[in-house]
Amino acid sequence: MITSVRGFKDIYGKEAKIWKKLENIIREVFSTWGFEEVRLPILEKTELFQRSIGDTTDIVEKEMYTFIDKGNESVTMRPEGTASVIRFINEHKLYTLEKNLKLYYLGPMFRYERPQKGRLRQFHQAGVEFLGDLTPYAEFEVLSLMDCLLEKVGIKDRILYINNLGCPDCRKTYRNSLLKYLENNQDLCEDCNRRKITNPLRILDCKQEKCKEIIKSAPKILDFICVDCKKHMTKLKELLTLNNISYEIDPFIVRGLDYYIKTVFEVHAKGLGSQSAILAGGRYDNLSKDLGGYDLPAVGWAMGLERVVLLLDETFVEDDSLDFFFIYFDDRGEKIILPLINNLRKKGVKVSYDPSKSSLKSKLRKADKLKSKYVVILGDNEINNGTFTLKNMEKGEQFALPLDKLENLEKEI
RNA sequence: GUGAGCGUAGCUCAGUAGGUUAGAGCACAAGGUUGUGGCCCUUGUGGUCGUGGGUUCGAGUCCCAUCGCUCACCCCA
Repeated sequence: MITSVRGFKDIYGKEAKIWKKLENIIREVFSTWGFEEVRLPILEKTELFQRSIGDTTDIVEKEMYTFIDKGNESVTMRPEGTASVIRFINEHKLYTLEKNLKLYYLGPMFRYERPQKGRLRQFHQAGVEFLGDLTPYAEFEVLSLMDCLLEKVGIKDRILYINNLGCPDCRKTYRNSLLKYLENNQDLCEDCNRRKITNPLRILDCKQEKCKEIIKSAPKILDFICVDCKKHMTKLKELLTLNNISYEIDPFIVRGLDYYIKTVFEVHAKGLGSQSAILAGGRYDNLSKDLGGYDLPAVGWAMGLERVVLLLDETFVEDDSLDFFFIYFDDRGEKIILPLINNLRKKGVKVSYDPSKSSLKSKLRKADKLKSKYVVILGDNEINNGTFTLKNMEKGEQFALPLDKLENLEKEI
């Protein structure tokens, strides 16, 4: 038997209904906030991700679905959405200083990782990017949007963690100070020793106990950020507090994508096991320029839809039900019922029937299983009397009505 | 890439120190009322016990390999 590929999943039945509703809420809230959808390709040139996410990040080093296409070009199935958005803006020259761009995307992403709870190889993200604004109002805009969205979806048990990584200048100072501190500590894990050279800030994010211990008393980035960065953060905190959006400062949030500067944040939810981050993002003012495009400041975040779906329970969507189920037993009945069903469906009435030769009892059982509100019975007795039987399944009551009432059956309920 | 746990019916799982034709619940189907659903009762359909090899008179059960799934590490949404 041929099965689906590891880490790739079919979504169907009740779960598909949950996804549909979740996506509807997302689109509605995004649109309310003035964000417009952009539908981006799944395949991009590999270089786009190497240069944006960063060559030494895990995503680029070992998690990308990269292959050489028939034109001998290295292409990659997108592992995230932000790089594509920036590529898109520059390619179509959409940037103007007068106007902020507010874009959103929603779709599948691909990373070659070992699957586990809340982590698949094909997963789905909904993300927003707010471009062209250097001020903390940009962060506030996307974070208040986040808060409203998660509230509407019904994710109650959540915490917003915020940090500031500083601008490139103050980060350099901090980096040196951090390295100096770590020089005197030889007990770091293997990975962290490697990170000293590749990406020292990631050491702050290490989960090893001994590293955590060392990091506890390490210098804090927030003590090193420059006056501008500090002002930026203070203003953002002020805006969040003013609008009742609760948050915690977490000086250890680093993020695994290289393009972030200044503000970074993560939203964690309870009940997800170890993959508790449902949404994360930050500011990436230099990404566009670094990719050879406009100087375009930006803030954005992405939400992992699988993880959000895991938090939703059965009550998020209600069961489908039918308006009418039709029961007949012979050609005389069929000639009346089938054209009628067609007409009702054209009017948007949800109906079904069972053309098999099974018994009335069996057909009623089927109607019950399909949660039909009403059943129309057109058997020998009815046809001989020029009537049909309309049964209310919930109340268990039924009436005989003249056949011509079938024309506008939906008005009888 | 690393580690641990688990693979028995469509689903959730039992299966005792290896011992006849491998079980239950749910789901599905038929009947209990020659035309009335849900609840209940009866009956039925459905399994190469993940796959391959080994030990044994005999393997779902023990051993080895392999594949798959899950969770965790790592990393991330």
